[in-house]
Amino acid sequence: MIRSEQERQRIASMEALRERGLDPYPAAAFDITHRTASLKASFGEGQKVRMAGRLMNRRIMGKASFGELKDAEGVFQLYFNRDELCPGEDKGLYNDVFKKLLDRGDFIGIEGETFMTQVGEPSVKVTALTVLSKAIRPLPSVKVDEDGTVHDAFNDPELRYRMRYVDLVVNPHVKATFEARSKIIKTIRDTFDAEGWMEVDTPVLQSIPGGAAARPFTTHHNALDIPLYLRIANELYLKRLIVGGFDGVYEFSRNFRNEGMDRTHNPEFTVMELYVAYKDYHWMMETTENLFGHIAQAVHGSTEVPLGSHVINFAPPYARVTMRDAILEHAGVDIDGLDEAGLRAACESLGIDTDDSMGRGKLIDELFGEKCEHHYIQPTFIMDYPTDMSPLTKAHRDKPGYTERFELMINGTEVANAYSELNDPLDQRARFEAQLQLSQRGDDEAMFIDHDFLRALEYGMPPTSGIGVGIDRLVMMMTNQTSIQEVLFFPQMRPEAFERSAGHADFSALGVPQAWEQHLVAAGFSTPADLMGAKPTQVHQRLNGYRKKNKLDIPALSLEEVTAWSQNAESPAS
RNA sequence: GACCUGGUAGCUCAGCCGGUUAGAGCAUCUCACUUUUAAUGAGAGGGUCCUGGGUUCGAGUCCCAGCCGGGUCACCA
Repeated sequence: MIRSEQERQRIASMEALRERGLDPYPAAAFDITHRTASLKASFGEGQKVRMAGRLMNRRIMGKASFGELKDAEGVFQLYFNRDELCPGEDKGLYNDVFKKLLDRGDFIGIEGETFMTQVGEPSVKVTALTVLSKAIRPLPSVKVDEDGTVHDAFNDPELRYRMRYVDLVVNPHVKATFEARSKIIKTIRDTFDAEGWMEVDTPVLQSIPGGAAARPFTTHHNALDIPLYLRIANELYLKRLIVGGFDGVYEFSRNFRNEGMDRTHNPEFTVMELYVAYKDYHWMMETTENLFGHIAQAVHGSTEVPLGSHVINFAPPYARVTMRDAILEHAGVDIDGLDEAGLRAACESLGIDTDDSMGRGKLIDELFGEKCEHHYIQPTFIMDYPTDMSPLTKAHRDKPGYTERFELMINGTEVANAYSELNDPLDQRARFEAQLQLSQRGDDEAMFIDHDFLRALEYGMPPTSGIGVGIDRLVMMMTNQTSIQEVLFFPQMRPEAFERSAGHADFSALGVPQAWEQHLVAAGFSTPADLMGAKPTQVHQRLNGYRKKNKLDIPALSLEEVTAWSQNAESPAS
């Protein structure tokens, strides 16, 4: 493969370390006594410490040097003094290993003693140095000046997402976002566990992709010879567990939907679903607002969270607005008195495109999405959705045509979706059949019928309230990010095209000398076919040009040799 | 899927109306330097200008196609 100049230098340094008897990748554990940030927090002079991390940002000044040790917590300044690091006659560890053979980004282990420099920077005077892992590629050289301005930031989104490991090393704010994500999930888990609800695992591979309406990813099980789908939701499985007798179950469910990708959608995403028996959606609203208040406190130490140009106040209680009132207020339409034709006319008059596959529920959803959704910046529960857009939700206790469902809107986006769960098995069967009709009408996202789920309901499910919280979107809101890619370690990307190098035998079969094989790919001939596709004179010139440019210490090729390769290809040696 | 926009050194970016050997800062290498912190001073090396065609005496620059991103919109219970 093609190595940059800096990479070649680092590989040479690695080999030089070996020649000195220093293993650049030692196997032994390196036990530490301190980490950077906590040492800084409890700093006192004269402490003996053993630490490990990446060597960053070296400043060499002759017989003394400064550098930074970067570990999982942060950075801490190291002071290397030639005569303290090498008290004897041999100054090689400082002059050669530290100054010449180590590079920015290498992992080292050090022993030393804490002290304060003249300018007041807590530091460790290093008395022993161990190479722990040599880095072959140079990290981007991000620097921050006195004013906090970042110079040469590593900020190309493509490179950052494709090489998140580099992003995390050089961009502390990126690391902080993912630490917040972890804290959010832990807060939810701790809160639910304290209530006695049980974390469960349900199938990711499902033969019926139920619980939501979306296009699934399809795969195939060879032994059973059946199609299987990656789950689009886990809802129906958690309800089966409520039937089975658990009072409260929850799961952080990685869901997969084979749809578009953008700032708020990734093909795989995480939803936390919770189901609690003997509760209704009013109870769930209180539970949700209390939970979100706790999460904001855990992440920010406050219920006020900055988000773009707004400050979101997560302190309960949140406003509760019915779907009907929301549309009445922002679109001036009273959905109560309108049938499907009336709604379609109302949508058209407001400039909302409709088509014949849209039923009453879908039309109301369009009205809300177009005219209302973006108004709800502060956390707001939108309640009581029409029956035909909520096939898994219990009918409203006193409003015919509506269900006991709410969505939590924050910053104009849906963050959670919850119901008083439908537990009437005959009603559920009728709702599924209505979905089937929608699907026949052309709505390709209407739900499949899950007969085993219906059977479970027929055995009896207690009244239950359930919620799904979009964890990725919640993390975006809690960390002031506008893109889902910023809260996923490895967002989906089109696969990167790496140059495929041919196997060793492929080129040698043509009679290419061993010394040349490793250079063919670098010179632009990835495969034997590439080599044969070019004229021998062209190959000859390109390879010898490459040899000269890279000062290769191997004999130049003659045109006869190169011509012979093509002949070998045409009539392979027996 | 449509439109807009970008791809030049390890990183961040300049590069004019198409014209000599493609530049800068940081990073790297060499030398100097024992409390610096965007260390400093002197010098050097480093390029498939995303790929492939085309126009031209001449293309990083113009045109076409493609690849890979980003943005806006559409789609998305």
